[in-house]
Order: sequence, then structure tokens, then C-alpha cells
Amino acid sequence: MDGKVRATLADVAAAAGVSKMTASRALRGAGDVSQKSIEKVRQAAREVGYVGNHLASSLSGRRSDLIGVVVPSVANIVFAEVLSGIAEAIEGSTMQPVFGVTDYGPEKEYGVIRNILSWNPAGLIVTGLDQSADAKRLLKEADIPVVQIMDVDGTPVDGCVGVSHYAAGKAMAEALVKMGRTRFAYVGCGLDTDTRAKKRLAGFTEALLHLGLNLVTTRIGEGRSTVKAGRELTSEVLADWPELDCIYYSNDDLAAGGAFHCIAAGIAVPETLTLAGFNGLDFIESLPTRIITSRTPRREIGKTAALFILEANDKKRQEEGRFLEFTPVIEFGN
Amino acid sequence: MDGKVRATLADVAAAAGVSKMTASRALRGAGDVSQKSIEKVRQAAREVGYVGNHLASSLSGRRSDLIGVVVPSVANIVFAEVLSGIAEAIEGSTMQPVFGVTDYGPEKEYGVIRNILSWNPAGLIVTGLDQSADAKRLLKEADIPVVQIMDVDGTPVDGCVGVSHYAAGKAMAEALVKMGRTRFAYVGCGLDTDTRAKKRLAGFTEALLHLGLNLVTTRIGEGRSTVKAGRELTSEVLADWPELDCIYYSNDDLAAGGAFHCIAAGIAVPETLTLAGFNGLDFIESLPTRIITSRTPRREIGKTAALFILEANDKKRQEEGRFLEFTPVIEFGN
DNA sequence: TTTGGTATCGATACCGGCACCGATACGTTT
DNA sequence: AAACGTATCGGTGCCGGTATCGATACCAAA
Repeated sequence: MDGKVRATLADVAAAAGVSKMTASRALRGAGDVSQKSIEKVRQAAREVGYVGNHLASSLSGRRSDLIGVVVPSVANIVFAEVLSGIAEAIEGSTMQPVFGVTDYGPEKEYGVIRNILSWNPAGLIVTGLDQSADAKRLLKEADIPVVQIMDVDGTPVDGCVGVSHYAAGKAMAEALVKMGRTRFAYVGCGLDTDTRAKKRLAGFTEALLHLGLNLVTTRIGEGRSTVKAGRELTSEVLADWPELDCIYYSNDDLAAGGAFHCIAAGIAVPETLTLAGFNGLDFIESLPTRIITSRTPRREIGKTAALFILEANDKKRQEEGRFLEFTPVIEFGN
Repeated sequence: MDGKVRATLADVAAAAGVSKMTASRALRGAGDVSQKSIEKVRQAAREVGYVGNHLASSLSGRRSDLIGVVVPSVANIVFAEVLSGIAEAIEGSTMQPVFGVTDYGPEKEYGVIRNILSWNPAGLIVTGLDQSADAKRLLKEADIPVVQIMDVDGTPVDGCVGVSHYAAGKAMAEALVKMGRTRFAYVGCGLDTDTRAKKRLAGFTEALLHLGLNLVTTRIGEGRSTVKAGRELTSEVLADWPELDCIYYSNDDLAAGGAFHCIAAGIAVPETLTLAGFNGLDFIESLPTRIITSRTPRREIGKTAALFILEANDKKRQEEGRFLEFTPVIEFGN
């Protein structure tokens, strides 16, 4: 169109016959501009194809329109839904999410947080409460709203939205015992890095103990939690312990794998063997067998966290870090 | 630590007893600095806790370390895996992905692209080849590497990585006919907005026609593609057309729902009824019934697209837009 | 000694916006 | 007519880096 490079505010101002400042004010709806000027500037902006430059305005206005999001993985549908909730919340605003993936690695998490902070984001959403001490210091000194999500078992740096995994594990144990189950196995994957799954397991065994019961066995797989792993681990654990009447999985993916094994092996679920997972993934309810699960409001968590940040940016005063705990609902299927 | 605000390059320079320029060069490994200065500056940076400011360097260096990513949805595991591939590719570089969600809306897509462009990204990855004319103009004039992903049926603006959905639909039809299927139904969701699903359907019916066959019926659901919708639609379509021996779904989620219906209804799959989907989602192979699917390399697509952009940024010369077509592999399960 | 080359460094001028404050125009009050 | 208030606008100076080019020091070559 105009040859080389993108139009700047100066081009718009020149085309409209006003100063840069007036053009700037007109375009972003700041006061002190006549209606006539506003229209002239808008028209000029359209003509030259002005797009604006967030980098410049963020640098100048010492507050960017970027929201940093740090998650352990995006290939996991749970975090994808969190992202989706965040995207929903900032829809309409000029905010844009920029994300980093930690692969459940604390050192990598530190690097990602550092990197994202260097974009001067308006706020930061990070997964979990168990960052390294260095990372927490970074978050504390950042002087922007920080929201830690998914977990509430611990001390948040600032804001916090999530569920108590410890309580979720406990509640599930109690529900299963109430159903008459007594011979439990636990099947999980990647427990060494997934601190939240560990908290659920702790709550689960604690509650069992309280009821005079114990886990018959525990089987921890290598690698990521997948349906396939769940199917294999279930097959293995049942071969060793055929007397089990209930398996608690670290999440729904594994539990679904267990369900598939049972269908293939002709095991009656939930009569002979009861399966329980965590998350309440949507497809669970369409499964041909009943899986018990704790439904977590993943999208709401993302949405709420983003809203916390939007709010904190609106009001000058830096409020106390906001806190919201959701309680997972146990779904028995039907 | 130092009281109010983050340390800047000037602080580092002062602490190291050199000029801003020398500090800048030392920290980013540009030449023309003595080893001694480099160490002094590094030490000083560590002491004052320097984090850098991407906004400033991007504005100054007229090239940012941001990669824009535009996807129709993140709640869909397919695009989540694409993001995962992108994250993997830029791991180690200073690049950071910033993403926008279009919800399959062309106007919203235009807005998102515009918004992301205003961050002066180093490159842009957008889903599909079927943007609005306005959006395409934006992409063309952006003067940065643009990679359109997932689809190759059409004319890319610049780079392109994906699969031919038309060919995938065709290949699936041919494979199913070869297996002896003759009475086909098509079940899909959201066809009005999902242009790639539409291309698969076109290829599928075209191939059937070529083989002297026709779709017995087509059932298009409202809303998003979910396992639940697949189960319901399958139940409905089988009630109306019990003679069907094959259903082609717009994707694997729906097909899995179909499989669950068949398990619950006691229909022999694949003997009585063959089910075919699209995507090759991981959990398909663990299903207790065999579903046929076209496996697409989603993570590779994301990774390759990001690599295209990294490459284009390395070399000064703006090369021809790069192009890579993957061929989906039909998996019959086993 | 003079010349020339290389390695190292710093001053200056931006990048593209926005905050701040002063200037101007015009209508109103006294 | 003088003084004042309000609405509208523009100049200047940064935000925190980097590109560019010139300056300086030091050593080898002529």
C-alpha cells in the first residue's frame, strides 16, 4: 500500500492534520479531543491502515496488555481448558495471553517465569503453589498481580484459584468406602513431578487410615498419564491382585484406560470392580461403563484467574490477593 | 531488594563500570567486548538481579521475540497438541508464543490477527487457509513470515504446513469400500464453520461417487464436536437407518461416542458396523472397539511451523514461503 | 618514527507510543 | 473592557533498550 513499512501514529496524525498526541488521544478514547477531531483521526487511521504498536504503548505506558500464563503442559486437555477459560475472560479486552510450558520441571519453570516477566505483563497466572524458592521470589518481587491456580493446599504468593487436592482425595476415599469398597489399589503416573496428584493420594490414604483401611497396593507408572498407560497398568495390577474391588487413579485418563481394560476383559464395572478418577473430563459421562470422578471447574478456574488480573489492573490500589476455592463435585455417573 | 522498581540495563552498566552499550553487547553475546568486560557485566547483572525488558529491546531492535498463534479453539485437544509442538520447537530460543482464539468466527479471526500483529511478532502461525479477504490482506502486508497450518487445500499466503483434508476424506472412502462397506452414513458437527471437515466430506462423497456409491444419509449436529454428541447422533441415525454398515464421522471425538453407543447397544464393531473418524487421537488405540481413523501429525505440524519461522528469522533474505504436506496414515486399529 | 589495522568502547540518535504541562481559542462573568 | 474558565490541542521528554558511527588504545608493519 504505502510502500515499505507499517503506518505509525505520526502518519495518522499527518493524514488527519493534527498532532501525534491528539491522534493518540482520539484513537484510544482519552478525553480532551473534539468530536470532529476524533472522526478525522479515525478516518485517517482507516485510510493509512493503522494497526498500532503494543510494544511502544506498553513500553511508554509502563503497563502492557499481556497476561502471562505458565502451565506444565498444553497437550493435557485439563490445561487446554484452563487456557480456554482465560481466553474467554479476556475476550473483548485488549489483553492477550502469552504462555510458557514447564514440562513439570522446576528449573524450567523458573526460566519460563523469568522470561515472561521480561515482557512486563499486566499479570501472571501460574499453575500450582509449589514453585521453587527462586521462582517464588521472582513472583513476589514482580509487583504485578499473580494468580496461582489449580491448587489451594499451601500458601499463595498473591491471588489463588483452585481446589484442595488433599480434600478431594479424602472425599473420594470416604465416598468409596461408603459404597462398601474395602480392597483398594492406587494407580498413578508421573507422581514424582505431579505434586497435585501426590496431594490427592495423601488425602486418600489418610482418609482410608482414618476409616481403618489401607491401600492393598500402589502402582506408579513411568511417563505421562495416558489412556493407554491406564489400560496397561490396570491389567498389570489386576493380574497381581485379583481380589481388588476398587482402583483409585491419579486422573481420568488412566481411569478411562482402566475402564477399557475391564470391558475387554469382561469385568463388571462397577459391580465387581469400581473405578475412580479425577477431573471430571467431559467424555467420562459418555463411557459405556460408570467411572466415578471428582469434577473440577477447569474453565472457571482459568476464567476467574484472568478476571482477578483484569480487576487488579482496573483499580489503582493493589488489593489483597484474592482467593477462591472451588469444591470438586463427586460424580457417580448414571 | 533495591527498593522500588526493576533494575535496568543502565543500573547494570553503572554497577559494572561500563557504558550501557557495552553492557548490552556483553549480555546478549554480540561482538566487540572483551572477555573481562563480559564477566564484569555478567557479575553485575547477577548482583542487581537484572531481568531485561523484552518490550524495550523489541521496540528498539524492530523485531520481537514473540510468535503469534491463531487457533479456532484451545479446548480442542487437537489444537492443544499443535501448541505443544510449537512450544517444543521454540524451547531454548528466547521466543515466546502469544495466542489468540477465534472460536471459528471469521470476524473474530480478523480482530485477533490484527491485535496480534500489533505486537510486532517475529512470525505468525494461523490455522487454515480460509481467512476472510481482509484478514488475508493483513497477513500479506505484515512483512513477517506467516505459516498457515493444518490444511493445504488452497493457496497459502506464505508458508504452509498441513494435510489435504480433501484427499484424506477420499482415501478414507476408498479404504472403507475396499473393506466391503457399501451403506454409508456421515455424522458431523459444526460443519457450517469447520471448513476442513467440509473438505473431508467433499472428498469422501466424491470418492464414493467415483466408485458408484452414495451416502445413505447425513446427519449434522449442532454445537461442538464432543463424545457425548457422537453417542447421541449415532443412536439417532441408527434408529432411522438400521441397515447402515459404516459411519464416517467428522472426527474422532464423535466416532468414540459412536463406539460407546455400540458397546452399550451390543452392536458388533467393526463386523456389523464399521466406524471411521479423523485425527488419530491417542486414546483411540486403547478403545475396547476398533475405530478406523486418519492419523494426523498435529504436534509435528506445530513444530514444523514454528521452525519455519525460526529459520526465516535467521536468514536475512525473505525466502519463498516454505511448504510441507503431511499425508495422514489410515489406522485400522488392532 | 610514522602509518595502519584491530580490538574495544561510548555518545548519540532513534524505535513508537504516552504522560505531563503549557499554549491557544473562545465564550462568560464582572 | 478586563479577567477568568473551559475545551482543545501541541511540544517536550521520557520508557529501556539497540544500531550506527566515531573515538581511543595498543601493537605490528613500514
